[in-house]
Order: sequence, then C-alpha cells, then structure tokens
Amino acid sequence: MSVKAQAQAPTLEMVAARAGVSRATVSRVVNGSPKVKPELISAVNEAIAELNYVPNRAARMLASRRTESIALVIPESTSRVFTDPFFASIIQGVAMHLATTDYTLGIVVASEANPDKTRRYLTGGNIDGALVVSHHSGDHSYARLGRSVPVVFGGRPLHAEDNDSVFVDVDNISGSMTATRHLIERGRRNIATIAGPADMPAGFDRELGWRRAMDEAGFDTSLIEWGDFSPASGAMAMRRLLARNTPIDAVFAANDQMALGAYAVIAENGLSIPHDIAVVGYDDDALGSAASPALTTMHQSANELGAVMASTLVKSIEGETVEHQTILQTRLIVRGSS
Amino acid sequence: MSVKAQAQAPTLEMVAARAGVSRATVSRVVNGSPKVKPELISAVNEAIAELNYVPNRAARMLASRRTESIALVIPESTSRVFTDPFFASIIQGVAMHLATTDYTLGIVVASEANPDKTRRYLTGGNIDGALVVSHHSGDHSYARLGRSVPVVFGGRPLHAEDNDSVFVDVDNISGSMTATRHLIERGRRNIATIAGPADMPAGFDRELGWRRAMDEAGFDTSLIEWGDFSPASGAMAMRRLLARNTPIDAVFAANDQMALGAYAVIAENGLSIPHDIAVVGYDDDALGSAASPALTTMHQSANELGAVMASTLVKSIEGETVEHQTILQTRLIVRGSS
DNA sequence: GGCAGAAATGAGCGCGCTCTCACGGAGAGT
DNA sequence: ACTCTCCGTGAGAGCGCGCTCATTTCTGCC
Repeated sequence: MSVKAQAQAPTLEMVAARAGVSRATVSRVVNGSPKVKPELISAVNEAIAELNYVPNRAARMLASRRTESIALVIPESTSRVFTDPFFASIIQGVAMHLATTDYTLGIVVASEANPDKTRRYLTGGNIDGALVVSHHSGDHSYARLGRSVPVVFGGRPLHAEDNDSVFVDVDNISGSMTATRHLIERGRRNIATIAGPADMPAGFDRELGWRRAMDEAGFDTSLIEWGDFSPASGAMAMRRLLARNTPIDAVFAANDQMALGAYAVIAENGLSIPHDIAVVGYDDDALGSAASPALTTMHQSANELGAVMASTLVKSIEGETVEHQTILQTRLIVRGSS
Repeated sequence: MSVKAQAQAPTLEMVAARAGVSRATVSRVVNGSPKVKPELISAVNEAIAELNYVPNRAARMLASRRTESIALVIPESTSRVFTDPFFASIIQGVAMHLATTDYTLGIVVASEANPDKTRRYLTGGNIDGALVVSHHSGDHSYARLGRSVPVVFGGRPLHAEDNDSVFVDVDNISGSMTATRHLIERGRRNIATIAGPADMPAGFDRELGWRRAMDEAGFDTSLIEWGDFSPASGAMAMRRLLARNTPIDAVFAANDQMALGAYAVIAENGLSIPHDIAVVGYDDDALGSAASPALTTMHQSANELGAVMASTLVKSIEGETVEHQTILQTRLIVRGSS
C-alpha cells in the first residue's frame, strides 16, 4: 500500500479492467440496466467491492446533466427561522427523506444583497430542484424560479399570482379555527390572539382562522397584537394586550414560542393559567409539553411536512405529475393550559 | 428567442467567442488570475454579463478535482439535535459564513444502518471537507475520516485517541464551573445538577465543571440526575431529584431546555424560583430570557461556533495550517432565576 | 446448416472546465 | 542589432462518466 494509494480513487475504467469487461458494461451494472448477463453483473460487483469503487459524482453530473442534488433555499432575512424548532423539524424531515434516495441536500442562504448570485446558482444547472421555506411577500422571484427548475414551497404562497406554484402546507386556517373554537367551548369569551407577521402565510392564516371562529361565535375581534414568532415578541405582545385594561380570559398564540413568552408575562402579572387566562399555542414544540401548565396546542408534524415536500420535489424532478397543493392536517392537543 | 433558449446554459466557450478571446483567458478571468490584461478582463466580464454566464459546477469539479462543497455530517441517532436551538444556531452560523465564500453546504444524515454509504460518500471525492457535530463515543469512524479529507468537529472529541482531530468547542468545563460558583456565591449549598448524557462531550464536561466547583467548595456532589438535553428529560430529572427528599436549594442544568423542563416541575411542587430553588441553565436560548423568571444561563454564541468551524475548515481545505483546538469563551448571564 | 432478428457488449464521442505547455511579442542586456 | 527573459495568450489534452451506435454473440426457426 503506497501512501498515495488512497488518494487515487478507483474509476470506472479500473473496475472494467479488473472485471475484464468494458467501461460501458460497468456503467450499466452500476446504474442497474436490465440487459447485462448475470455472471457479468456479479463479476463487476466483485471488482467494485474489491476496489471499493464509488462513482465520481462530478463526472456523473457532467455527463448526465443531472446533479442528484436539491437545494433548500432560505431567504437571509428569515434565516432566523433556524432557531424556530418548527423549521428545524422541517429540515430534519427533508434530510431524513432524502437519505432514502440518492439526492443530496444543499442549504442555500439566499443573500438578499446579491440576489442574482443565488438565482444564477439555482438556475445554472447546479441543482435538480429547490425547496423554499417561509417565503415572504418579497419572494416573487423564487416563484418565478419554478419555470426553470422544479420548486416546492413550504407554506402556501401569499399571492394569488403564484397560484401555479407547487406547495405543501399545514392547514393553518382550520387549525387555528379549531384552536379558537376549543377556547370558546371552554366558556371563554374575551379571546385575544398573538398573531404572527401578516406578511407570512402562517401568520396571516392563523390570524384569519381566529377571526373566522370569533366571527362565527359573534365575538369581538379587536383583541389582537402581533409578534414575530419569537418568544420575546410573544411576551411583548402579551404585555400590550394586558395594558389595554380590557377583560381577557384566553389567548391564542400563533406559535408555541410566543405562547411561552406570554406565559412569563401572565405569571408576572399575578394571573394564573388557565384559571384567569387560558392559553393555546400552535406547533406542538417540545417545550410546550414540558412547560407548567403544559401547553394546549395544535399539533402538526413538521417532520412530515419536510418529508412530503422532499418527496413531492423528487417526484416532480423525475417527471411524475404531482399535486399542486398538499395540505396536511393538524390536531388539537389539549393539555393543562386551557 | 426559441423555447429552449433558456435551457441551454451559456458555456465558457460561448463567452470566449463573444469576447473574442480563448477559453483559457475567460477561465483566468473567472478565477481571478492576476496575469490578464485589464482591457481583456473587462471585455470578458461584459460578455459574461451579457450572456448571464454562470460556471458549471460539475465541470469545474471534474476538471479541478475540487468540489467547493463541504458536508455537515449528522449521525442519525443524534438527528434529534435538529430540534435543539443550540444546534440550529450552529447550522446557521455555518451557513452564514459559507455564504461569504464559494463553498456550498450539504447536509448529510449519516445512516447508521448503512454507515459505509456515508463513509464512501465522504471519502469518494464528493466533498472537500466535513463538519461533524455532536459526535458520540461511537463516532471513531468520523475521526478516522480526518485522514482522507479535512474534518472539523464541533465539540471536543471524547476520546484521547482522537487527539489529533481538529475541533472547535465552547469552554464547557470552565463555563459550568462559573455557573456553579455563581450559585455558591449566592449562598446556595445544596446544589443539584441535571446533567446531559455522559457520552457526549457537552454532557460530560458540564457535569465535570459542576463537580469541580462543588469539590472546590467542599460540597456534596451526589445531587445529580441525567437527562438527554430535551425539556421533557429535564422535567423528569427534576422530579427524581425532588423525590429524593433531601434539601435542594439550587439546580444547575446542562442546557436551557432541561432547565425549562425543571421550571415546570418546580412550580408544580409549589416551590418558587429563585426563592426556594435557584436555577441556572446553559446555552442562552431564546426561550430562557422570555421565561418567568428569566433564566440565568451561560451564554455561548452558537452562531460564532458554527462560523468558526466553517472558517477553520475552509482554511484547512485551502492548505493553511490551523489550530487543532479552538475554544470559545462563555459568559454568565445573570437573570431572575438565581 | 444457414440466416434473420434479438440480445448483449464494446468503442468512442462529448459534457464544460482547468491546467500545462508552447508560442509570440515586448523589454532588457551585451 | 541580436539573443535572452519574461509576460500574456492560445491550443489542446484530459478529468470520469453516460450514451449512442456499431459490432459481436446468441437464439430460434426454416
């Protein structure tokens, strides 16, 4: 074994020589072509094993014009999403699903200072498809992207014009209606909401669901404050809500993190959960169930969302026709906070 | 404009023709070679802009034998780390740093059922370097990896034999000593700890720091229970601690998530924080500051950790000699819980 | 046994780029 | 004026693989 032995990776050519066949045949075996004699297949496979051959990705990409890799695009301004457990679970779902395929996952943080760099990267044949999560109103550009390369969005596009986009989403509207109705059934009347940013579909839809449920019951929908999905913003929103000095006997927060931020403020004010104020969150974070009292929330499998997005994209890349919309259902988890 | 116009990406050749130079010259301009006449440089750049040319990654990889991409390897069993905000911030730091370079970030979930697949992928010339986070005792394999491709670990390797690995870590031992001493200075005597898994460096070291500080002060170190860094495990550990029926006036948790899990149990038992039990966490999560009372914790910039890991790896790939160990400092953040 | 037709295999080109090397021309030294 | 350098540029050979197409080897049938 020379020192540089490991540096020189075995090539198709070497495998072919070893197995006593041509490069083309080895290529067929590697790619599972059906028309190769069984004995040759095993001869080739032996040679592959002996040489510990692994196809060179770059060469394969170049020759086949397919990259076997997909990008997860994250607009820089929302790179904060990284700290959102919901988002983290999406990545996980995507990664886990792709692990079962031959696709590779690339994370692309889209620099907004230099948007063209990202655009070119994506359209320049570097990837077979893209996943875009948490797209804001400014993200028309990525919607357009869908014309040159398959794209699957996580979350409903905010604008009607993007209607032909392929996306996977959780049913935010009916989920938040369910959450709000649950509060109503519990006898609460003055139900506030800590909403997410109105320019994000998840924020907008969860607010809308709350409004619908409240309207339906004939309740007032003025008790609303907005946060940015972070715990701190939830605390601040709760503070503003309490400062209004109007009765509040329940709060529906657009995500668990904001709900937990609100928890702290409620406690500081000497109020108790759920006696004085019932709280319902959204997402079913790990922390919600460990909080005291445990947080009632809407469960949605972010893992599943990620996995479905990934599989939808892969299908779409491979030419299968896919549903333009996939809506995943959510489930109410009742715990101590309501 | 024919329909397939956009499908045919411009090549080096086309740019060369347009600029009236040879392929080699365009290549030099693209790669910033210093020995090209200024007027040719601008001519080429114009042609590039007009054609909206972007180099084909695969071809470049093939020819140069460099992939310009690095992998973030996550052992499947620890893929739960995705839900840990600390880890999420590391990814973010890595991604943000790489965005300033030409490197691409690939996420690889290492299937433990089929470890060779991952190994081959990593050593098969598909990446220029790898980042390994949260490596367990079982991860010798990745340490070995360092011989064929540059690897930077996040977190100290648990085994001495891996001493030649390059890693970046936060100073867990002195951080947890600081946290524990802070509790001691506050007059606490019966200081328990909710430790992390002993087979993870972060778990082991934080436990060690607590022991050292306690020994130093001559206090008893029997008040220890282990969790797995999740909120629920923190709650369970706290429950076991209280069930011992021995006095406890403070708890040092190995991360904020477990500390918040403990919060709930402490409250359930009618105890108050910090009056009855002071609590100190670790990581400085977003949720810690929004909790009530706000959580005292050790701040460490996970973003920075990620960025430093990435830059260390890139340097190492580019042949610069790098520190084998980089230890980032932590800082005590005193808030209401202690 | 001979031949058509199918099946299996091999030869070779091209994917887009990097890089070495040869070449031409400008400046310096004698 | 002539050779020697050195700098800037171009020509061309691969990088490892997929794929087309020609070639060879079977198979079945008359």
